[in-house]
Amino acid sequence: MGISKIDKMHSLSKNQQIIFDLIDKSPEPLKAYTILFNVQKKGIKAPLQVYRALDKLVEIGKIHKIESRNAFIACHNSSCQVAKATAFSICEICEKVTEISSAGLSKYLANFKDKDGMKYSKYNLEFFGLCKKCR
Amino acid sequence: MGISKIDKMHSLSKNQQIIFDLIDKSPEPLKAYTILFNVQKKGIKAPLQVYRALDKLVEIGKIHKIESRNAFIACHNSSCQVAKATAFSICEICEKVTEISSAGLSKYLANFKDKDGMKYSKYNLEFFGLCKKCR
DNA sequence: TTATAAATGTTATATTATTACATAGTGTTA
DNA sequence: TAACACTATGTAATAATATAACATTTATAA
Repeated sequence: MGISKIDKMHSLSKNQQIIFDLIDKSPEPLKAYTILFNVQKKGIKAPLQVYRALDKLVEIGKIHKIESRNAFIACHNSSCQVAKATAFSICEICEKVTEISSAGLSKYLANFKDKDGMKYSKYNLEFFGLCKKCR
Repeated sequence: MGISKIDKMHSLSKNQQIIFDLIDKSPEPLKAYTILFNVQKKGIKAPLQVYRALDKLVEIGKIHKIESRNAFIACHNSSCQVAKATAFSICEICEKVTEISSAGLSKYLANFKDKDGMKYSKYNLEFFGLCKKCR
């Protein structure tokens, strides 16, 4: 039995795998040039190689970009299902970032309509505050 | 009768006023270097002068940063009340950005608690989709 | 008025991201 | 398998975004 289409869709190329592994192991969001520095020993030498892999990984939902921090975190929300509906909490002291998985929240936002009755195909929500440790 | 304390709090310095006026008149979010280019005739010559004014304007809620676009928009939500609770819709084709003012949404998010029962002091939400024109 | 905080001016530099072009691998299908 | 389309890679250069460091000036409040 071969590789199913759905598996293929999620199979990563060499550079994508290297960069995903690094992000996935990291306890904190990683910035592009931090990633670059850390994968140079694996042969990835140029920013563009990193950004291309990051773009793809974001596109397929394996990672998310924390927009307010220009940093990337692995998806921990039933892997890849929510690339288009992301929510995070960010501690303003220690910078700890956690992906929020709340059925209520995602339902509320997925169904949110603006004044014109318009629904949206995608959203990103970033909450800020102090984490347990920092309070 | 002098300037009241609350007015003072919202009074802008020269550079802040120049930059706020530009952003406020603009129908679309402006990027820092677009702003710089447009205020050079008014004597603001360096990026840092722009960024300092932007930081302050964001802090006092006169403008908001659209994080996913690195661009700035004037607050149109009962001026400055919601610096810490922002929501926008962004058209992925024409890049039109609109500040969302929905009592329901802001109430829901202000009261949102995560799994640990934690509430947050601040949030930013960006919705993506196609605006009326672009559909 | 004098101390304090806020804002400004200026140069240099750090950080984040893309353009442009050439090459190589992968999957599909005729 | 050959031809094609598509995805990914490699490399150099550069564009776009943002901050550090230091000197000076202006505004505010005690």
